[in-house]
Amino acid sequence: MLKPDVIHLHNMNTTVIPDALKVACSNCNLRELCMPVGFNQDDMNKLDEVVATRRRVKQGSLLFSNGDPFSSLYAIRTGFFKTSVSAEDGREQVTGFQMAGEIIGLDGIVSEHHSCNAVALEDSDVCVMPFAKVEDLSREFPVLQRHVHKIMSREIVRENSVMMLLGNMRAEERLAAFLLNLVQRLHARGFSQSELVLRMTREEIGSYLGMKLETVSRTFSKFSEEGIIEVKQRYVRIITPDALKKIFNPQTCS
Amino acid sequence: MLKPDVIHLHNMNTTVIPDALKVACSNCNLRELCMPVGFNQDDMNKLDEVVATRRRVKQGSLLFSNGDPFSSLYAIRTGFFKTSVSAEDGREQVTGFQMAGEIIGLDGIVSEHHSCNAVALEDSDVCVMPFAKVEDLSREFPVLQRHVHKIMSREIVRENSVMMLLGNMRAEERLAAFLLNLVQRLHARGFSQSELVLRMTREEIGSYLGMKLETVSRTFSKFSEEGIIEVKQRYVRIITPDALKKIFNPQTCS
DNA sequence: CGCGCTTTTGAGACGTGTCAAACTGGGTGG
DNA sequence: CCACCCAGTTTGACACGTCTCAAAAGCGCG
Repeated sequence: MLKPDVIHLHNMNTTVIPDALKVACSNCNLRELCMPVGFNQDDMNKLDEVVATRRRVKQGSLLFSNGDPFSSLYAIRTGFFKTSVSAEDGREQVTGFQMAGEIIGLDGIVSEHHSCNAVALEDSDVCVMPFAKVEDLSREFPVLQRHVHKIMSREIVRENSVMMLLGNMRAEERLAAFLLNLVQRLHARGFSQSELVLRMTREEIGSYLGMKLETVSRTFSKFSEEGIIEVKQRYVRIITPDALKKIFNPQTCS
Repeated sequence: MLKPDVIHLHNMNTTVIPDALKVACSNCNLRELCMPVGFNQDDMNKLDEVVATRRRVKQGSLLFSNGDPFSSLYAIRTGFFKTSVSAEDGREQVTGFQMAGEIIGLDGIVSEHHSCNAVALEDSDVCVMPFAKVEDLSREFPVLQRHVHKIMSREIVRENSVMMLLGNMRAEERLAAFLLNLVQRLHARGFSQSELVLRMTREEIGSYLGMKLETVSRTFSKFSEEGIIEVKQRYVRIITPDALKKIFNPQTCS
């Protein structure tokens, strides 16, 4: 009953969700996160067309990968992803971690092929938004058009600050910034602003922050010894947020 | 005769160019670089509306800076820019170098304010494209809409590879990649693929590549001693491009 | 319950940063 | 027109942070 005619895409870990299970944007509780505001009900109903299907992605499996033809953007409904690029010699760079309400796949627009990999770090559920449809509706609804532009601009600005992290900051500053960013985003989604469970390994954190997994671990331990955080494997509790902010930004936080 | 009623904006180094000097996109020789292809003449004439004005930016002066209200994108007609972000404590990270035909200002869309600084590294000339007009015409011309999306996506992809550089590569690899990227872009604009004159200082290169100016200088010297390049201050000649490619990517290039 | 992946911790190596000094070249003013 | 000045560059010696290699411990999954 729950899986009547599930169509298999790409691999066994990614399945299309049948119509009966589809949830419209108009009453999705993530709406304010991934959809523009200022629509009346009629508009919203038309906008629901953007989301053609939903797709489940099992932990550890790929939503898309480098070289895949680009067709859609993906809005994360539930779950957690990492995106990464890889050099020809196999070195991998994590370019971001994405959670519910965030959009992935923008990298594919320019060349019609994805240039990065998106891996689910936990069982996830995404809304598939065919980009052709996004563009069609963007022409009809200026507020959607503006929304799409803002999402792309936000990604550019985010990457600018990652460049600042990677180019100018030391290990402690990077990890402090990383933790603060993560809890801030989780808090915006209704989670605690002091506790979190990391969905990624030390190695993935290190790849994102441009440091080795051992250095990530050591820096966690250092913060822990200083009483700034409590760490137990993937679980992290931020005891003194101000201390973290001070490490991240020595200037402002007194 | 050449400056009848020049209006001063922002500061004395940035001037609006009078109508008489305006050059339409339709016969701009950079068209294939910053405008979409596949337009008929009528469309092109309408598209010329995008470029409201042009603006001169003197070497060393700002086109826009962090916090400025966002209103327009800028297409570089002539000249050379750097963009950078700065932390509260004053540390600066160069986020890119832009040359003729490239678009800057995308960072401002998301918050209606610019989040980075754009400085001319030589006397430059940009086309001012009010973003509201870009959006209006994008709704009318799908090919322009697609073009705008591709420009933003391209920037995201570029920043992904900078993250790879900063996160995973050593000084020599970074500088090799930087030089190869620069000559490749210059060559696409009709310049030599082996000679170039750097428009930026060692410090600015270092900021972009996440290394100190002394390390940049030493790495230049090392390449020079190895006979890979010839360096004389800002002038660089690439003697053995393959050696550079091999440094950048140990794997592929035999 | 045990295997394997992840994490932690240690010791030493190495690359890049830091500080300092000398050199170069272009621009400016006498 | 030359000398000076200064920003930018080069080079050296040393310090320091992070990486590398290694081993042990912790935890989750089958």
